[in-house]
Amino acid sequence: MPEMPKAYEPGKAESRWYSFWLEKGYFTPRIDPVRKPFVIIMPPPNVTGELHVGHALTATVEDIMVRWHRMMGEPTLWLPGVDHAGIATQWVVEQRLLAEGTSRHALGREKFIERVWEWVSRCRGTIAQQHQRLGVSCDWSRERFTLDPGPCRAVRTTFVNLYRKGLIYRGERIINWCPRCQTALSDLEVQHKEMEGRLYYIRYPLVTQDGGQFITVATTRPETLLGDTAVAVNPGDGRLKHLVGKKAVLPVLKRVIPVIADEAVELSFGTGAVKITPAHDPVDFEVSQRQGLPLVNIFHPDATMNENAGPYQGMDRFQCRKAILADLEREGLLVKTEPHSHSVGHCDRCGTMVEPRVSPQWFVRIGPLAAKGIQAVVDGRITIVPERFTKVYLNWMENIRDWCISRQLWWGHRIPVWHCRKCGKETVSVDDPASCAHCGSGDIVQDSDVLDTWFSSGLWTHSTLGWPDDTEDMRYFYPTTVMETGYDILFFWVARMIMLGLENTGEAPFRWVYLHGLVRDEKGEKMSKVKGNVLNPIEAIGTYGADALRFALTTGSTPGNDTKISAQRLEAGRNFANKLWNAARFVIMSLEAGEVAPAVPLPVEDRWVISRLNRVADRVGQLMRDFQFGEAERQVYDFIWDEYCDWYIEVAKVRMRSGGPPPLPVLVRVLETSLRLLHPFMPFVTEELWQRLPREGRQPDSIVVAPYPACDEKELDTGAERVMGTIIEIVRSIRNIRAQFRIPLERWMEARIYAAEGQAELARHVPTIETLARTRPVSVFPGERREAPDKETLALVLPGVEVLLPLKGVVDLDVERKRLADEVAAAEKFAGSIRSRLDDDAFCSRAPAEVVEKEREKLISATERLERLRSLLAQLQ
RNA sequence: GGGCGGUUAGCUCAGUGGUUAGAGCGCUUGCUUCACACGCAAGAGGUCACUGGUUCAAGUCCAGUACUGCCCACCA
Repeated sequence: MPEMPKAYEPGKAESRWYSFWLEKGYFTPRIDPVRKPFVIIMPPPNVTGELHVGHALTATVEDIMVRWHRMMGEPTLWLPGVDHAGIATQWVVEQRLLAEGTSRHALGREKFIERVWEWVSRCRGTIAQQHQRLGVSCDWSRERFTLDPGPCRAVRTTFVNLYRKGLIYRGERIINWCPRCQTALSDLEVQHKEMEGRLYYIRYPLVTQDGGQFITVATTRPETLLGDTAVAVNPGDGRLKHLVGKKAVLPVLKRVIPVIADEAVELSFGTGAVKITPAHDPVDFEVSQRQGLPLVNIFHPDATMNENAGPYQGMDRFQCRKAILADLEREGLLVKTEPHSHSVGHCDRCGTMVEPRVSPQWFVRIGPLAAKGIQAVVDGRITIVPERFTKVYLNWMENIRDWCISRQLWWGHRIPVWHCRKCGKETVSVDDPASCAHCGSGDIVQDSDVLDTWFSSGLWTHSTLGWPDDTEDMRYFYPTTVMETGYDILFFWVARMIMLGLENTGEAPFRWVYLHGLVRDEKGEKMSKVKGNVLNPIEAIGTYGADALRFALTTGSTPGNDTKISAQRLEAGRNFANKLWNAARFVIMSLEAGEVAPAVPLPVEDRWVISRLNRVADRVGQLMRDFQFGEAERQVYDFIWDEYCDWYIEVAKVRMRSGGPPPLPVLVRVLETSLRLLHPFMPFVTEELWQRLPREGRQPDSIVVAPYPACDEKELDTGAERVMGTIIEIVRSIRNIRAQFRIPLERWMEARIYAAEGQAELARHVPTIETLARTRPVSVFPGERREAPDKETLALVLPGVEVLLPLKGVVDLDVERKRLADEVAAAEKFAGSIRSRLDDDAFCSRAPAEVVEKEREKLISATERLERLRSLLAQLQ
């Protein structure tokens, strides 16, 4: 074993042990038909660049679960992968082409796709490498990419099945269109932003015999009037309903359009009359469907005005608005404008203002799928953690609308539909067809659109395991156990996995959905490259170590809540790893010199630390089962630092120096168990230290596959906990006095301890108390205090114990009386509150017996201590 | 417009009905004590946002209020 430096050096340990784990193949589960596996399919990061700290959180939380289950002996599969991320990746590569002074159109579809593949292969490598730096224990032998042949076939199979069931259709519908990306977007891919705009009141002349009459509409988008095909009023509008059936003249274009009645019009907004632009507004589109109105598309795909825009043809939509407003003003048709704030859709990916537009697209008829997805959660086949997201999920599913799945992109899964040039019909097929299925013509051409990225992601739980084939993986690992991801993609991804998983396999794709929060900066703001507040996980690992990053991301956080990360938290993680390192260093160095025969019988502090260890193991197990990983981690932290390091090691030192019973076997045993408890959270430092500890021959050769500690009830020892508690109290109180009276460490104090019970145990700990409290000599007497305090002696009243400290020249009787009087007052208040509770019949009769009993015991000890405090105070008068 | 969070120590956050509310960081004081100054010891610091209710018992459950953040929604 190499030397142990004073500080833990994470870098070396991390690369060494990760390679070791890979070599040993621990992350590849062995299929064992008699055992139920634990399975997580990793949310595939997009191949758009490097991992960010959100990925690090995802990976850490999943690794905690996976390592825990693996240590519990379950066949554990964590399957990694990456997502082709159609629009996002295409955008990234387009930006790079732009920087090179070229474009995808200049390259052409085929060359462009080649360029994206080049980018992807580099990116995949980076992502895998970065995941490994974090210590993820996933099965790299099963890594998948959404465009791998298997997943591709899953996509096509799903499409074909849904198509044959009538659940996929193509139609001319209004969709969100990004003029920059030049593709349709689903409703989810549109970001709504509240914007300060204006409401324009425009007069449309009515066609009447005498002329000079108008109907005034209010609109935020005057330029779209070029596409108007009606003006609508509410059928119940007394002010305006006499106009229904009349004709209006569209300004500028002079097109004559009808005035119609439709329920969609609000009475209280604007003028009560609405211009209807069916091709460019979702509500207007629905009105047009109801009323049989024609559609007029006024935009090119890039949102410049097309031939239907008459004089404005060629302008972009913003120029057009200005021009139209000027023209309306000149014609006296612009009545007024007023400020108006409303929300405007923007492309989730590139931020361009979305243009609603009617165009032919492919849709999933989602209703029947959603109904099953709702049922699976309602009847408990799937449980969402934290629970509050259940309602969010159900609410969204209940109001879901058909999903537009076609994208006018080049990068992605081509839609498996071939159009026949001869008969015009569609051939839908998993394998590329040679001829039209209807007329047999060879003159067929594949649909040029690709599928929404989330269509393939939605199959991820089973496409990664071999579906649609009946593979061994599929049979054994499906359905999976936990889907762990951020709450921000509950709709995008989780809901669709549930629907498509149920549809394809008939089973819920996972038992649990665990949602984590977002990682924010120290000010609580979302991290973004623009703001420059991103924390690069790899840099953080370089500075603080992977375990420190994992600690900072997960400790003290709760499911579904956002977490903040800062240098301070990273430091806390690093400090903890270092603390553990040094505790182990002490144990290991002691082993080199020390004796390893166990003490018989075990001294009280040994039984105490073992008892506490078991309690922590018990509590941690419960918390892990409840997905409370942050709290579980904190429990282990507290035990190691406060109880093991600050007390047990210190007591052990005393024993080693004074030749007391050898503490080494317990020292080693508790450390070894603590390392196993901590391993899922901080895998590297625990493995590094575990490997350095002596092990009996039959243990596994890595902590990765060592058993996770469980509570052994036989080792719980409340008696030892009580005695050790008293010792800790005595030492603390004496140290307190020393600090309070500024007694230098060089000056030793005598201590006389009177113990009403447990005197024999305390007497055995005289050397411990002497060393830890810097007191000498310490004598322990049985029973009540038999000496009166004076101005030379200070008395401490503890539960069941009194400590007398002869302190010549430091005790000020007035100060001492005041101190005691304060203590008496506090003790009276405390005892009083318990007594009044016990005097309450309602409490005694209604509270559970053990709670009442606990209160009685508390009252007895509180009263007893109060009396001793009072008598002490009396003796000082 | 609807929904969901948050409000606990100076800061960032835990706290899963049981009564003297915790941690990390920061602060004060004292320590280079032979595992660790990335440390040790001692301490200060909280009407748990507010109002009402349920309960023997409320930081914890319920209702409302205020502030704050987020999500959803066809706000011409």
